[in-house]
Amino acid sequence: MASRRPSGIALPTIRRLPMYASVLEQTRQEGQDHVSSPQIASALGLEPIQVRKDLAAIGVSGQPRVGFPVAELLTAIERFLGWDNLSDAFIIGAGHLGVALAGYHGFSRHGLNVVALFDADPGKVGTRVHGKEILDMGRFADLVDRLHVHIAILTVPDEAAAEVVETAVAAGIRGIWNFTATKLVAPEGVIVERVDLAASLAVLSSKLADMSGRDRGSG
Amino acid sequence: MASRRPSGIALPTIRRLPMYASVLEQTRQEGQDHVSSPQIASALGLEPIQVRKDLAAIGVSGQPRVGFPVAELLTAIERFLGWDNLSDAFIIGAGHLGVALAGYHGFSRHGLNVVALFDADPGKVGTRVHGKEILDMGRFADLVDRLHVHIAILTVPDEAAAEVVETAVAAGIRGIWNFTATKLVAPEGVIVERVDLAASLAVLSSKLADMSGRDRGSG
DNA sequence: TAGATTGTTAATCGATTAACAATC
DNA sequence: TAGATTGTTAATCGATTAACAATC
Repeated sequence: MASRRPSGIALPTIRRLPMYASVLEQTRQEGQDHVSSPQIASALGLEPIQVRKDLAAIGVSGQPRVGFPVAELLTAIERFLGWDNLSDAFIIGAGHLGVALAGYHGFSRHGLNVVALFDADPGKVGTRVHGKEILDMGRFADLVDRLHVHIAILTVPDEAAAEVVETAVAAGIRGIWNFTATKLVAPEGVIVERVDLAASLAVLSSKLADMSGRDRGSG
Repeated sequence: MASRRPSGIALPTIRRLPMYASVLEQTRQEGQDHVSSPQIASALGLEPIQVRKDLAAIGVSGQPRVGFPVAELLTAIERFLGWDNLSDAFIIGAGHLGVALAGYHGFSRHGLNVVALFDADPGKVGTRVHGKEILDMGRFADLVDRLHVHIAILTVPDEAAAEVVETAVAAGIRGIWNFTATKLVAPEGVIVERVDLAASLAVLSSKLADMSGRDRGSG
């Protein structure tokens, strides 16, 4: 049903790329100019063969006995993930989560530049957090257009999510990073990527329950 | 390498359970007492057969022509995910993200009760956020023991993560919900579940790049 | 050279999807 | 009854892992 990945790289591989980048930065800092797949694998708890497959996918090859060139690999990953040039983004929803994300400096190293926050609450509008202005949601469409922003980070209350998405899409937003608990519907051509806390918590709870003997307490 | 899931339910299924719960709550609110797999599937953009497989996994069966019993299904999912009895948790790191999570009321519906926050910054210790106290990290081990808390939510700066995990594990924490960008090492028997924002952002960026023609701009 | 590591080709594994008889 | 839906059994699909020749 989902169309084949145009980039030809599998999503599981793409999700692992930031981990490789992190290990490679460490490696570089240690002054190593090459690193082997067993080294990377052990640092991340993966199998060497999986590392080799992933690195092959982004088009960097290694040398037998020597490993992979650290700098070249890092550049290739950063380039692939778009970390080498910043994309502007608006945060919609200046609640605690929105403010937290606005203050996260790590995003700039990941190609994301938060330009401003938007909120519907007049009490918040006009104030600043982390040096960024909180603007009235009424001005969103205009500013998306004038500043050519393509990415929205959604941190509004769940009930507001559906309506806000409509506004965002109508304004020309092409990618939505969805932090709400709501499954969003978006038209063809608009990418929605969700950070699903409930799913993550479900995995944690389930593993904990398995660990301590699921349901031991009751019955 | 990973041991077989003791609960016998595949992780992808577990990750979808909260979505089913959400749809079922809606359905119940609409007064329907049964719901079919095609109904659920269309609400979530899944295939009916996948819904049936998932629901079979948690042990609820439906009726041909009628569908699945909404209330029973909801109860089964909530029970499986532990939403029916609260587990206490400590948040470690009272920065913006920690405070944001402390203020998220949805967790209580997901079986998680945030008892308090911990921070190493004396300027924060003693204050309250969302009605919850911020305590000195020095008191962590003692309070884990006295209050029998088993879950820690990790929202410290990345550099601090490794050390804090050691402290937490030594104190008796059994499950860590890791919001840092750090891959954590924990001993056998301690569950670490990571909310990997970098991976999620990588997927969004990559899909956006595919959409607009990867690398069209340069070269 | 000897031997560690790469990269290719094949095998395995697990999840998703399809087909269809059973059922109400 | 007619027909929508379930649940089982089989097929497909994609990702991970294994085996091993090639290489430096």
